[in-house]
Amino acid sequence: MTIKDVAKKAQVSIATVSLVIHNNKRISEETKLKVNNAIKELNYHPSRSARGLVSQKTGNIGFILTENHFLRSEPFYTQIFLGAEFEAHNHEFYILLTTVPAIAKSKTKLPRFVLEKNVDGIIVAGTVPHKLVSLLDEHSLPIVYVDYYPEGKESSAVLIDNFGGGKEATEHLIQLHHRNIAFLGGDITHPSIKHRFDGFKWALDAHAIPFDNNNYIVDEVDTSRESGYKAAEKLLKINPGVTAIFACNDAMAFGAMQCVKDEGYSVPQDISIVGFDDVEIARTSDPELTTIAVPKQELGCEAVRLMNRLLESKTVTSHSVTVGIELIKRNSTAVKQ
Amino acid sequence: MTIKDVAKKAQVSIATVSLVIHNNKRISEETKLKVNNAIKELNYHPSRSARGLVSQKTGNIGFILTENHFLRSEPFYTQIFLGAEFEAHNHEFYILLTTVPAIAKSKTKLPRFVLEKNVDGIIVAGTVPHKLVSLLDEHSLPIVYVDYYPEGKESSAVLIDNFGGGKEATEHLIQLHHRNIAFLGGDITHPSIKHRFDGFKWALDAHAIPFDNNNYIVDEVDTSRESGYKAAEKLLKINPGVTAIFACNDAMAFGAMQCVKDEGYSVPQDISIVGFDDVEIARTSDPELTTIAVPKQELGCEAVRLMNRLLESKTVTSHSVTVGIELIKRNSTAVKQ
DNA sequence: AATTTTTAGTTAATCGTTTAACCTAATCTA
DNA sequence: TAGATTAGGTTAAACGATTAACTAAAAATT
Repeated sequence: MTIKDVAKKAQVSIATVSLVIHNNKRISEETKLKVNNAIKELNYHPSRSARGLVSQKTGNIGFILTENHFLRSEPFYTQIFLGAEFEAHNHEFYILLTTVPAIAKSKTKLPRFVLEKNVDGIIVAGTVPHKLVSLLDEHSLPIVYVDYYPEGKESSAVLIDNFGGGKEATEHLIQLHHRNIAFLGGDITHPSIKHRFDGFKWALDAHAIPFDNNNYIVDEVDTSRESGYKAAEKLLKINPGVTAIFACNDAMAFGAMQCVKDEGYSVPQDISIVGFDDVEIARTSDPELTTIAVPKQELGCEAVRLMNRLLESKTVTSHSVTVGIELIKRNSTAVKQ
Repeated sequence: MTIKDVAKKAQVSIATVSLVIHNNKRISEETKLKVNNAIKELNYHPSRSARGLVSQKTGNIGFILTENHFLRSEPFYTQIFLGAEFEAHNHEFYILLTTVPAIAKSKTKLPRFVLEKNVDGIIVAGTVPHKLVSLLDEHSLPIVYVDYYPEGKESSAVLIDNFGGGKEATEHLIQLHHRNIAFLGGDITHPSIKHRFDGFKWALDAHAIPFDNNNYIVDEVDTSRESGYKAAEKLLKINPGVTAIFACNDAMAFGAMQCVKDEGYSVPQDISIVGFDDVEIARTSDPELTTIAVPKQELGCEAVRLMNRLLESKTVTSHSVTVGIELIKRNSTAVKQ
C-alpha cells in the first residue's frame, strides 16, 4: 500500500494525494473527500523512511544517558526517561535511547542516531562529558538538557529547583526547632549538590543560625549509600551534638540513617534526617524518609514538550524550565527533643 | 555529507562506495582503501532514511506494552524493557516503545510504527488483547512475545519458568517442615498464575502432602497489595492453623504480610511467606521477603537476541526460550516452630 | 590465437514521498 | 472582450541510498 495505490484508487495524481495528506488548501473539498476515502479504504499510512528521506524529518528524538546512569538501572534517570517516553506519545514522537561513557574517552563518538540522521532533536539527561556537548553542537540539532546545564553557552534545559529544595528541607528542620543541622554531600563542585547546599546555607542565614564548618561533610567520592554512611561516621565524630542531617540525596540519607542507628542513636528521636529525590524505597524504609520529592517523570515530560516547541518554531530560541519540588514529610524527622 | 561526496572524493562511482560499505568482494583492496579513507575523512555515515527506503530495513524494533503496565510505571515490565534496550545496543538496533490499551477497544489500532513501516520486528511484553495479536499477524513481521504466549498458533516467545518457580518456592517451605501451606493468587485463569499454582501443587504431591481447598485463595480481582491483604484475611478466617503462604507475586505477598502482622501473628515466627518476582523492595521490607527472583532484564535481553536471530535467518522458524528463576532466601521464611 | 571466464568496476532503475514549477480552464478586471 | 488572476490540479525533480544488469579489460582455457 503506497501513495501510488491511493492515487490510482482516487483517480488523481500522487501529488494530489500528498497535498491532501498535508491538508493543502489548493485542493477542492470534493477531491479531498475522494482521496480521504481511498486512504481509509486501503488503510494507507505514509512510509516513515520515504517521508524522512525527502523531508529530512524523522519523527524521532534521541535520548542520551551516561552508561553509569543506565547500567545500574538507577531509578532516577529511568523515571525521567519513562516520563519522556510518555509525553513523546502525545506528540507522535518516538524516542531512540543511547548511552555514552560517563567520562570522556580518548575517542568520544557521537551517537549513531546523530550520525545516521535518524533524529530531529536530542535530549541529554544528566551530566555528560563536555567533549560530547561540543560535538553535538556541530550538528546544529535542537538539544534539550535535563538536570544539567553545559557551561559556556545558552542552552535549553529542564532543571530541578535544587536551591529551593535545599531551602525547604532545611527550613523544615528549623521549624522543628533544630539548630545544629549538618549538610552531607558528595562532590560539592557538582552543580546540583552545590545548589542544594546554597539553599541550605540560605535557610540558615535567613533564620540567623550560624553555619558551622563541622556540619559540612562533602569529601566523599560519590553520593552512594556507602558514602552516606562514611560521611555520617565522620560527622558524629567531630560533632556529636548534631540533631539533624540534610543529606544531598536519598541514597546518602539512607547510608547516614544506617550509621546513626549503628552508633546507637535513634531516628528521628535523637537525630532527624532529610533526603532529596524521593526514591521508591523512601516510602518503605524504617523509618520512612522525609525528603524532597523531585517530579522525575515530569522532568522527562517537560523535556519533550520543550523539544516539541523547539522543533515547531523555526526560530530556535533557547529556553529553560525549572520544575518545582515538594517537601514530603514522613517519619525520619521530628521536633527536637 | 552524502554518498556522492564520498564518491567524488574517492574518484569512484557511488555504487562502488556502497559496495565497499557492504564489503562486497568484487572490489579490489586498493579501491576499498581509497573509499574507506574518503569515508573516514568526511566522517560519512549512510542516512538511515535513505537506507531504509530502498532496503526495507529500518534497524528498529518495536516494543509493545499495555498501558496499565506502563502507566503505573510498574517496575516489572520496565525492567524487561530496559534489558531489551541494553541488548539492542549490542545488535545496533533502536527500540521504539508504544503502549496499547490493556483491554480490546472497539477500535483496536495497530501501533503507528507498524503502519508506517518503521520497524523490522516487534516485541510484545505481557498479555495483550487477542485482537491485537491477530492484527499484528497480518503484517507478517517477526514477533517475539515476552511473558505471554498467544494461544492458537506457533510463536516465538521468552517465557518465565513459572512452574519451576512455584515448585521451588513450595519445596523451600516444605523443607522448613511446613505442611499447612496456602496458595494466594489473583485470576487463576491467567497462565502465569496457573503455572505457578501447578508448580505449587506438584511440590505438594511430590512430598505426599494433601492439597487442602481451604489453602487456595484465588478469587481476588487482581494481584495487588490490597488483594493480597484481603486474600490473607480470608485465609486466616477459614484456616487459622496455616503456617506458610506462597503468594503468586511479591505485591500480594506484601499485602498478606501486612495482614498477618495486623492479625497479631509474626513473620516468619508464626507464618512464613514466599513471594514471586523479587521486586526492588523485597530487599528492604521488614522482614525482607523470601521470593522467587525472575531475571527481568534478562527476559528483555533474550527477546532481543531471539529477534536478532529471526531477522538474520530468512527461514522464520518460531522458537521459544524459558529463562530460569532463582529462589532468594531472606527473612520472611523460617523453620516451622 | 581465438574464445571463454573472471575481475573490477559503472550505469541506471528503484524505493515512496514531497514540493517547486508548470499547466489549463474558469473567473475577474478594466 | 482581451488580459490578468485564481482555482485546482499535474509533471517531474529531488531526497540518499541499494543492487540488478551491463561493460571493458585482464586472465585463463583450449
